[in-house]
Amino acid sequence: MTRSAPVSDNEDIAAIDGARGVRGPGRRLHGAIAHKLGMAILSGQYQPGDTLSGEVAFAEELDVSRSAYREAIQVLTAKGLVESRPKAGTRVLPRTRWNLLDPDVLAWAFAGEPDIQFVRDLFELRAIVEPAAARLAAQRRNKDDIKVMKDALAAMRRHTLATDAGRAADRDFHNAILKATGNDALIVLTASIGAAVNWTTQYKQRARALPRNPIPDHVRVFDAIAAGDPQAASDAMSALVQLALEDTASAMAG
Amino acid sequence: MTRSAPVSDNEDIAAIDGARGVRGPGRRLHGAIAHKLGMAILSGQYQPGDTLSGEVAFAEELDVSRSAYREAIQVLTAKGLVESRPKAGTRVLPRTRWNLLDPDVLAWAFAGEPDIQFVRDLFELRAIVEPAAARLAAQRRNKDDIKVMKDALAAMRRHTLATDAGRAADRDFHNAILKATGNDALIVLTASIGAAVNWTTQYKQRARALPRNPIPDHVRVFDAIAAGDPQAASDAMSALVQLALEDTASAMAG
DNA sequence: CCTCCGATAATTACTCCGACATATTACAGG
DNA sequence: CCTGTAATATGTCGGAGTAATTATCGGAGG
Repeated sequence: MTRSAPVSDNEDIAAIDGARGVRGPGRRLHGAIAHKLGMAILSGQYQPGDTLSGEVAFAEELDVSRSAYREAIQVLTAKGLVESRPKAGTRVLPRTRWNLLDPDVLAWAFAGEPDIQFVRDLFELRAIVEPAAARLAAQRRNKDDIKVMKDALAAMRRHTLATDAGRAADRDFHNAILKATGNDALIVLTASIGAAVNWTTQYKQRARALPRNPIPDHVRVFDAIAAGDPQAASDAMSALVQLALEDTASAMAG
Repeated sequence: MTRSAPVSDNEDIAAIDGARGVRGPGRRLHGAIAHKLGMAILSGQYQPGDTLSGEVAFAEELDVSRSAYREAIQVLTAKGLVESRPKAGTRVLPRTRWNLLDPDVLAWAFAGEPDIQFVRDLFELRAIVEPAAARLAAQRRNKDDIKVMKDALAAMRRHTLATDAGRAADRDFHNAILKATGNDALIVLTASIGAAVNWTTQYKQRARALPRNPIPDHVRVFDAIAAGDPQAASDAMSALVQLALEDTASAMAG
């Protein structure tokens, strides 16, 4: 039981808790391990090129069976974070191989202190994709899409972005736009980005009271889409993303 | 009520071969299983909501151990294709939960007859992202980026898109543009899309001889980026994607 | 008699264990 | 420098036991 083993590299990982500590209901053990290791990699605790200690050793450190550990590794492998080879061990892959747009990977990236440069990259991508999505939505939206958007907007007004319900309404609004485009690839992509961006919203809140009322921006986007004006929708969404970027930037800088 | 009889749905999967048939070196068993099941799901053989037969049964059908089968399932779970719960079994998730931009998922989607609508969606996304990427590349490229692009262009000219080397050069060209943007999120995204789009290139080849010389389009993009003209780069790339779409559409229609 | 709710039971995935097989690297010998 | 051999870590296997969720059944209340 006494693990007086001299392993030093992974000690800190296991030290946090038994690895089964953060295991809520519906959360499997291997999922918790993957979560922990994923965050450790994304946070830079393990860097590309580093090789993890062997299966048996690491599994024992985490106090889990080898099966559970292996299944967790398969998850990380599926997301491009690590690669395992016989005799060579399990190594962290270079960043370019990581599926940075995977929802879980994004969540892990934003679990700790997110890399500022990566946040900028994400906003840049959002600034490219979302206006185009709004343009398509203005061309293709139907009555039902408009109704969902209107309801979400009303909910945003009722609660604010300071509440969970308000942020949920914000997500609903953007999701409705995506659904209106009818483009599955666009939906999957922007849903991930949106989720990631919403993590930053909490940052904004934490820094200080919301510096701006986001409702008018959203209303302009809605009006343009409802009116079926692609150019106006694109412009309005472009402005919205730009303002969100500025807010986030100032919050992170402060 | 109880399905005491062996589920016949999965029979065909195992029937193709022992599931270990397509297992080259460097390709683990669970990877092969994930590959096979992933293609089965993406091809619609298993539809959202369907529930796979139990671990023991399915693993025995595939003639593999439960460990290997489970690890494969973890991979699919990590990519959002399925979800396993005790007592409920393993079910295929709705399409909206799939990580359609995951490189493996894309590969599976294009392994069989790709869904035409999805190809259109992908091209639409590409038409949004790639011109924007070209615009950024024109603003941020350095000497080295230009050199790589020029070399790739020369290689494309030497070999044609009919050869593997030529297609590799095409990928290099586009990758160089992405790298020049310096945006990691953009790189990951478009690398996936580009790979998927290249599968369609083989379709074009299969249908008939390449109907158009793609070099001039690429040259225009290169010149604009090298000259540092964002608008021209965006326009040229936009035209390139548009032409590629038309070629692919006509090839798939014929 | 019907509806709703709670305790119970059955089924399924989840976890653990120990052994063996395989692939890859590293080293020694030619 | 090349080749063959040995060491080692991952890969695969089969079984046993645990935990969790769903479905069923029974009783209380309408």
